[in-house]
Amino acid sequence: MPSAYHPEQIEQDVYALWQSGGYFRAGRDTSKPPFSIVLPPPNVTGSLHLGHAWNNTLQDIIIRFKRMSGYDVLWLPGTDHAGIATQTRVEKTLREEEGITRHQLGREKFVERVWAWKQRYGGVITDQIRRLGASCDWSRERFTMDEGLSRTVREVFVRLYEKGLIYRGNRIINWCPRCETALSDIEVEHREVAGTLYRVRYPRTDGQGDVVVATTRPETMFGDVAVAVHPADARYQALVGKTVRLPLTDREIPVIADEYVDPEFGTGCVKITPAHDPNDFEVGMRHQLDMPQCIDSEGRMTALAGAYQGLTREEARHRVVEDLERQGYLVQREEITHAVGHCSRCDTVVEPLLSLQWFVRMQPLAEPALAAARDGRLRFVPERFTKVFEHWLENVKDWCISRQLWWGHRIPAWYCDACGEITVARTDPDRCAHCGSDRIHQEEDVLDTWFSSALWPFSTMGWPEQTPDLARYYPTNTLVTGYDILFFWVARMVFMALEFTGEVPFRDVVLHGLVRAADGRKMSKSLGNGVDPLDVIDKYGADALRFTLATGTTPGGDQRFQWERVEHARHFINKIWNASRFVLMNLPEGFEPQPLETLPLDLADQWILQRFAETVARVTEHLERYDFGEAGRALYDFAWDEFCDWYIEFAKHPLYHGDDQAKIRARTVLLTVLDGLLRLLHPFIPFVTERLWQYLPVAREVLAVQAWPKPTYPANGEAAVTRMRVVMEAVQRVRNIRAEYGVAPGKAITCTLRCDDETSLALFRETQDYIRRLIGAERIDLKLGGEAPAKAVSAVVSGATLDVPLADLVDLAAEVERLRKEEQRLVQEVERCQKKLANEQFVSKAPAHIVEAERAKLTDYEQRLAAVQERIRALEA
RNA sequence: GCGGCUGUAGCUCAGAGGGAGAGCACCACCUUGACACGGUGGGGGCCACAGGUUCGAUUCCUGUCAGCCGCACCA
Repeated sequence: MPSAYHPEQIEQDVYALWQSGGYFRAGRDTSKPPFSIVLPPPNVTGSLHLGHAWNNTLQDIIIRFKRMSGYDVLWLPGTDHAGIATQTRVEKTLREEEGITRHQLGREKFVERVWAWKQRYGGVITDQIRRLGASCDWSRERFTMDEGLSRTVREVFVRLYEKGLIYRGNRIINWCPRCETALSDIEVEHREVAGTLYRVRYPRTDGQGDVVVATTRPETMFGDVAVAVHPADARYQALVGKTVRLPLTDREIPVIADEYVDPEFGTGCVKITPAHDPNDFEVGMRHQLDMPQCIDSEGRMTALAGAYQGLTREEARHRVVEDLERQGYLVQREEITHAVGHCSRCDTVVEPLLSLQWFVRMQPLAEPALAAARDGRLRFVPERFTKVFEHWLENVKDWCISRQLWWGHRIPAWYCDACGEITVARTDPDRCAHCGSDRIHQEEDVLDTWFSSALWPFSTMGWPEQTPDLARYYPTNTLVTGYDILFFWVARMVFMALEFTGEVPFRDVVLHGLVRAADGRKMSKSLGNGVDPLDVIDKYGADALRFTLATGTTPGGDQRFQWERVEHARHFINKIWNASRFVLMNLPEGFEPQPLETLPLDLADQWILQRFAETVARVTEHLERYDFGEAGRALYDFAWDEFCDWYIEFAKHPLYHGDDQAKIRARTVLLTVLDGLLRLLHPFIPFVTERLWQYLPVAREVLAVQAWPKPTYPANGEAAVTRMRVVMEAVQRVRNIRAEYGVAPGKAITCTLRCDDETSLALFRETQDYIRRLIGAERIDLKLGGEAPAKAVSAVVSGATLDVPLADLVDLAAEVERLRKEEQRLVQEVERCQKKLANEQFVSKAPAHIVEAERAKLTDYEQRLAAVQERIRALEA
């Protein structure tokens, strides 16, 4: 075994070992209770980023924990076809490599190309997930465009349509002129940007002056069909019903009254452009106004804009403002900041556009989802997300599901050229269901990618077929995902599942945040501050990355990525490696551990076994609550501080100087704790723990399927912890003396241990071999009471005083000074305890064990204070 | 406007109703028979501010200030 851990040498082999044994396959033992998670499917064309790495690490921790805890686990992986992203990607390749557009290629050929791309690159991200160590059941891998999943999508669409929950309608939608497709509300990111509020004069046709409207989008004026004022606005009441002339055109439009207008804002007069503004659209509907479109799907001005036709929105705005100004219509410019919608995919300014699209009627679907959140069938971790979830569903608008793309599930609707009716069917029809005509053609649009993602928990298990997997593993137990897709994905899965399976798709929703750059900013391509998880794995190993991400987890929170933390995680793993090496080096060939209860455990053994049992309990509890950070930190502390720094050091005495029985005892305890520790650590750092565990004499099969430890408390464990605390303090005190007096580490000292009573004497007699080794003493003189030796430096602990004779090194004045400080500290402690105990309220109202503990502390401090004071007197005499 | 999060050591962040923690950084010492990716010792914090609840608050409640994030509106 090398003296340092080299992840690159083992990770691939270990993963292959797991794979070849089929240990990740669900259903290996169906007598166990099932536990299932579906992996949030990453974009098939994407590559792993730190967010995925985090998300996958957390899921794998749960999955491995549950697998070891006796569940038949299913972790179902897969990828998402990611409509816009994938299409854009392939279009880019076509453009760069062949200089052609998708239109030149035609729909069918283009879609073939996308499939070819998927075949070639679709495995990249799943391979990266494997490198992380994810224990997915790859035999059940799915893709949202698979035949089976496509059938689910189709079935769902048809049923929703038949139920009247899907409709086609002319609505204002968010349109991305660059992607040339509709977007749903949540695909639009609103950002505050600097803009200008223009005040424009619209002359009254009766010659009685003007109406001044305020607008940030003067270029939409060609789509104006009215000017609206508030019905109660005294300034304008006389105006309602009059008409005004639209500048730069020869059109006249009416002034109408509508409550939507805020009299306080701008001039209190609003131009109404129903085809290009959602609010204006509502006004238009109420007043049955025309809805002419002055901007087209590429973001250019239409013929309606007259001389401005063909200009982009931006160019048109510029020119319109210029012309308005030149002709005296522009009254004022005001610099303002306002929120503008941007395409979440490409960042282009979104154009609200009146357009014929397909929608899902949300209200009937939202109600059951809300109920599930409210009555606790769905449980969010952390809990505060429940409110966010509910709030969104309470205010949700109909979901625009049609996308003007070629890559995706094509909407199964056919239009009849004869009667104009729509046929929606499970199998491709060849005639119109209404008139029987064969002159039908299929809808060109595809479905929003989130439509198929929304079905993921049950589509992947074969719904609508009643498959064995669906029966056994659905509903799933837990979903782990980032809070950023709570609405996009989680909410939609919930209402779809409730509608089609009658059950919530998962019980627990565990949400985590974002991985940010070290300075706290988001990682982004434009900032160039992204970190590739594969680079991290190459440098430090997958386990180090996993441990970093897991211990950096705080429920529902973001975390910053820092290389130093990864480095530190690797140090920790290296520590585990070397602790294991130590244990293994001290096990003779063919060593067989004895049952612990048959061995005469000493105090150190009882102590570490007790602490280990407590750690098992804590880690298990934290994992049950999905508190990954706390679980990881608890393991870190136990492994490094208690097992490595103390117990292994203790164990060296019996191992090197003990008799056979002492050796067997130490070896057994070391092996027991190491075995258990590797099990506890396995969900966090699976590669190295698997590798190490394989070396253990107790190894059979693989660690990945071994049993999760149960807390086994040794006899007298709690007492051992209390007693060992004193021993460890004694060691630390003497080490401190050595350091303060500059005693060379190699130089042996002697030490007198004066005990206050028999109890204390027994404790130190029992542990003096350990203490001697750890303080570098050649001899310890144990006594009951008595005087300190001459020229000694002293440390007082509970029940005893340690005196270290240091001859000439001792400066009496300095030593008195040192003891005075200690005295002062103890006086403060004594006073604090006394004050507390003197408070009758405290004594009568605080829990008995707290009061009792306080009394015990007081006694201890008083004794120690007396000992220190006595020592000072002796030195001063 | 509505909702939420955060404020703790120089930095990054845990924590919990009964004596302030970790890592990094810093200082000193150390190749001690697992590990220098290590060991030992050490310095460093009115736990943002003000009230309240409580025998006891850094922890719970309210408010203030500061930073951040959602959602809605913004002609």
